[in-house]
Amino acid sequence: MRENKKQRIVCGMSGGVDSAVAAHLLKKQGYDVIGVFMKNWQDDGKGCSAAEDYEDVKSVCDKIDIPYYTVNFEKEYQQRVFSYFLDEYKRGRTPNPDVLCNSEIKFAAFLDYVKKLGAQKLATGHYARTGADYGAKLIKGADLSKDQSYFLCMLKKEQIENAMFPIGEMQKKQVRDMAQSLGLSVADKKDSTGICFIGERKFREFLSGFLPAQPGDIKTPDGKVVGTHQGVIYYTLGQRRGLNIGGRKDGTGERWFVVDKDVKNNILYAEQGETDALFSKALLASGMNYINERPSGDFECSAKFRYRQADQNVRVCAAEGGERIEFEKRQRAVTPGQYAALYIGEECIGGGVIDKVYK
RNA sequence: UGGGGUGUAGCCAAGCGGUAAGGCACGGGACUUUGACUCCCGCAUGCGUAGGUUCAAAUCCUGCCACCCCAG
Repeated sequence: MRENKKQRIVCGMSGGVDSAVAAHLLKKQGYDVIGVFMKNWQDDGKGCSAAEDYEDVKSVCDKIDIPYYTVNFEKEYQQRVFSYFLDEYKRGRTPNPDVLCNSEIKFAAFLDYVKKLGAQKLATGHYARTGADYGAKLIKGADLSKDQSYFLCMLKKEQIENAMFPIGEMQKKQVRDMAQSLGLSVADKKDSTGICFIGERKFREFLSGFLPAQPGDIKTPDGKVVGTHQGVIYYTLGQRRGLNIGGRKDGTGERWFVVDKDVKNNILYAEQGETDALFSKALLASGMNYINERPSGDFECSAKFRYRQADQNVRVCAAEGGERIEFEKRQRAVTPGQYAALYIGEECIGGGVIDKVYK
């Protein structure tokens, strides 16, 4: 029997290397660690099956000798993430379900469950840092090429205070090496991609199963019809593939990209080459979240408009309906529905939903 | 049925007697916890069709077919 004075920590286990090593580190540090696997999506046999991931979780937990459970938040995921996801697509926007999944499921419904298990904190395998030297701040992962703070930018201070990111100081390679030396079966498992809990899908096909749409014209901004789309909502700004526009006599031979969407009239606008229409100079963010205090007045900081993007210098100004974020350099394909995460140095100070984009 | 022009992969398009460039699209892969972008690889035993000339033809010659333009 171990002394039960040890702090209890629940580690969210996905079946991947990162959470496996995170759990091991906690165990090694002397915590009373419990591994919990979340099942949030009823898969149809297509994407990678949750069953296989759970097998990996069992294998890992047995190996590092911690108890494990599984919980099901399908209903919550459906109500708090997926329905919003579909609503946004209906509006012609491009939502980011994974950011929402963190603030609404992992660090909300799941965190509540974790507390009920008598755990002090919830640990995950995110490449991010908090606690200890950082206090209630969200700091980028030490491995900047894997930094996942972007996905956590909408967490509230209370959520951050209840989080632990054990591998946040590590490089991805170190994580894999450690998994290897521990003899974990998932040491070489490929990183998962695609929507969290749902997995990689042929996107248009996947979406059309929930949101049928009608084909329509693809036009140039000046009104010339250059092709046919399968439904404007299936495309996102800056997208190239799937347009099916081949060489034309009046073309330049360059690639075509989506530059605008008109959901009401079912028209997709595309232009050839990296034109001005793809770039914007500012955006309006709504539903702003500041993990701690918002810097006062207008302020300068850096931002990311998508995961793994290099920091971009911006100026944040209070505006009607949210914050107006002006870019130092024009940005390519900033898209409504996505998130703008704000940073000051290594610290992610918060974020907001991109509501409007100014060209 | 008078004159002229054009027919090369799904599309655009090089080639002009020496054994099928390139781009776009598409497919696959890499990258990636959203959607995208990007990168890499693949993609015409055959050049409207049937013959002929030649050691050798998409390239020259002839017939036929199709489409386009101008004359009607």
